[in-house]
Amino acid sequence: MELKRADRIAEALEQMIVTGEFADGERLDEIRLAEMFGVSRTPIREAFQRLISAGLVESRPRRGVFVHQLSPGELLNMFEVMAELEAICGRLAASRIRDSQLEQLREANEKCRLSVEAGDADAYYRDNETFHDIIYNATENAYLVNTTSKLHKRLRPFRRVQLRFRGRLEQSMSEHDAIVAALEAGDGEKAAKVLHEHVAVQGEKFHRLMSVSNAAE
Amino acid sequence: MELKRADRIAEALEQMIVTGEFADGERLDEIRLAEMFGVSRTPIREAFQRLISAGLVESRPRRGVFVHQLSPGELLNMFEVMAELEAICGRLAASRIRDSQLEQLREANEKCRLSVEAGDADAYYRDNETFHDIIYNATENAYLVNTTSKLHKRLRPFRRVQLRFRGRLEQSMSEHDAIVAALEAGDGEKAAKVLHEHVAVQGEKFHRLMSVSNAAE
DNA sequence: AGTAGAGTTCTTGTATACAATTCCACAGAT
DNA sequence: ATCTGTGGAATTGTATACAAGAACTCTACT
Repeated sequence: MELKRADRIAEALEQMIVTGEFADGERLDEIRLAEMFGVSRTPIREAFQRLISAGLVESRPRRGVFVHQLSPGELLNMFEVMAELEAICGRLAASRIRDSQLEQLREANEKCRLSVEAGDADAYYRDNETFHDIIYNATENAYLVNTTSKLHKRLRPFRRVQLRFRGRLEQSMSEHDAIVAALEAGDGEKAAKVLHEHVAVQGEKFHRLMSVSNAAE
Repeated sequence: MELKRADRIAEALEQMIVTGEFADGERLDEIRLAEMFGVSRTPIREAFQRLISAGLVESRPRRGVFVHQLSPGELLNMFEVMAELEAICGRLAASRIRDSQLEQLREANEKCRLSVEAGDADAYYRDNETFHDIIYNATENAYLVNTTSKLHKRLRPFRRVQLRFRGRLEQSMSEHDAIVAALEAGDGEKAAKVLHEHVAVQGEKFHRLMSVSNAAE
């Protein structure tokens, strides 16, 4: 399945929006972007549709599309939903996970541990993603995997920040151990509880960070 | 916010797909549809993007878009997620719902009761939607409301079928009463449990119906 | 000076023209 | 008879041309 031109453009624009290259409410100029990417307006407009459905921009008819940067309130909402989704995944995974997946999970967790011991936040970040992906997939519910992964991806840039809190890596690691234990024991409620906490604390840390930096301005 | 031509076309196509006017895997012919709607290919292609992101069709590059009818397995997955989302809404709503919203909820519930007593499944269906919408909104989490509403809408055609089971209306009604009671008491866990069951049973009934009708073919 | 209004300019939405790739049929070879 | 390859037809993807609506400016009037 090859990519279309419009796909690459959509990805590029998404990256630019997420990295804050555009301010909130800024209008995306079709002609300017078309020149920038060396294409006509058509692929640009197609890419816009993608961004609209991803919630990264808003379209006002006959006005144009405007970037929509997430407000602290929206982020809090999304982290709240993320925590619930992770909890659901944990509950379902506990009763459906296969031995082979449990093995993969333990491996991923050990990789995380090594990254923590090395103090490598970036590596931990990557290994942490595979850890959670394994749990998602263990739910045997493709729709849930898709929903959860999409939100996970959207929150990625904000999740990253809070890993820099002092001691957060170690705390996160011990939560991981509790998650693995709950899944091994087939204890869905426990897995749900720990995973919920695991994500909710990220949202809280992030929110704290936001209010501090806002207050500083 | 006026509608574009492409918006109306997307809605029309969505309706046609949902009502089974197109078979699973059927290719949507841009030119034929353009003629049918009396427009050029451009708005059709724009509408396609909408359908793609809604998961109603799949795009294979340089091949076209193909309708994706939900399989029983996918529906089961979606009902499972729907049950969880409703449970979350219930849990959050229990601690956040305002008195005015509780009052609206009781009103909506009484309307449901009247519809049941009148044996009017269609009216019940509508009143049931407002009942659930009130709960969604009581979560004070716009992102959750959006997510839940979208899935609710997608499952609408399938939800409707199972209301025709004998005694389902009355059972559904007594579940509603339990939900209202839990929310009045501020008991989040109870509300979550009842709502989860309320939706899960719909999925089961629907699934039973599907396997029966499949076996009959 | 400020505001309302008309005309111009700019931008979006749609149609059409063109390019590039895939599909299909038919012919020839093994 | 089946398979492979080539050529044409059809279809998607992209560019450009055109239409319609929004924003802006400049003027005239209170």
